[in-house]
Amino acid sequence: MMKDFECTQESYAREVLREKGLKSTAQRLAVVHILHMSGKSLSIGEIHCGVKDLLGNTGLATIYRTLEMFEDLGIVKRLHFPDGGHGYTFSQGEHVHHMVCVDCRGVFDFSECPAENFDYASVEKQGFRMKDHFIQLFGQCGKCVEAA
Amino acid sequence: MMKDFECTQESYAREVLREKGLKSTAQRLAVVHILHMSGKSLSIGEIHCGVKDLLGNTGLATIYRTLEMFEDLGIVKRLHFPDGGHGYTFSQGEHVHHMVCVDCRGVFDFSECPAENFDYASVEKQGFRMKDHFIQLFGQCGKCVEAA
DNA sequence: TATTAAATGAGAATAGTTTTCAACTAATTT
DNA sequence: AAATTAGTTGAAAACTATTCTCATTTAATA
Repeated sequence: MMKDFECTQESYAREVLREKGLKSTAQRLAVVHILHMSGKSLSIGEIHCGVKDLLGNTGLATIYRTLEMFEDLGIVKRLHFPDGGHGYTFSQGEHVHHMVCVDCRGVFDFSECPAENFDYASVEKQGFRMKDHFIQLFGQCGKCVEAA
Repeated sequence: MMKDFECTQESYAREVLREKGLKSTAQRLAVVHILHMSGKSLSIGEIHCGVKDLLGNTGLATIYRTLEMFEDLGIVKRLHFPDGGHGYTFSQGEHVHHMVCVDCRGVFDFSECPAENFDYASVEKQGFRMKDHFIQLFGQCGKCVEAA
């Protein structure tokens, strides 16, 4: 389906889906494609529009279902904006953090974890069992700084 | 109006409101009271119920308005849960981070910032201008570990 | 190519949030 | 203490976001 020449991201998604016995549908690959191409985080609505541009009519429910599944599979990450909105960005399951431009919502990954050397002893002393952490940096990207 | 004996949190909120020329209504102080008493993060619905218990009928819109305002004023912080839900917790504007129990949604503050010693040079090299960061640790608190 | 389990689209249903506006109230002034 | 006034509230409507249902379609496999 879709295309003959696929980028690594699409192959990666195909592979993850196949391993779980899930289908690589045109809609799912289109979501990957759009997220990958955009270079920034996209809202549900933006993703929906993008998929419709690629495939013609596509149900919004499919986008919701796909993104939820992709998040579980580690194919996308959901970002939380200060205003309560959400953005989605492609991910290959690595432990990366995100620097988000609050103006254009561009996403810039960085793999060094700011909390890498943090001593969790004080936290764990209280019996707390750490599972995960979520770090997001907010600011303005170079372009938006200039434009302002 | 409300109570004769106020805790520091309520006085703090009164003060912040007064400075901005905003009114210290029973509804607003009730929100502070509930957040402070609960010792964990609360959802909008839980806060609404709590305020209704204290004051009798209270509009849900007021809760939304109050929390939005309080967030702007730094009186509450909004937490983002992995499932997309939100929780609110009292704050006095200090720079603290939160450890959140994914089971009971209890919130445990810690003032040491995990990212304190992180070198943002690589980020800033790309022209990114940092404004803020958001860090949240997820896990299970001692009680929920035992209960499981 | 036939089979089958998974996925989709459409729209209804539900949940979450914001807006509007007349009535009300905290804080200030007289 | 009463009058003033600007900010605030409740209620319902309006709007937005998300999930569900089910008949139809499709990817993967045999």
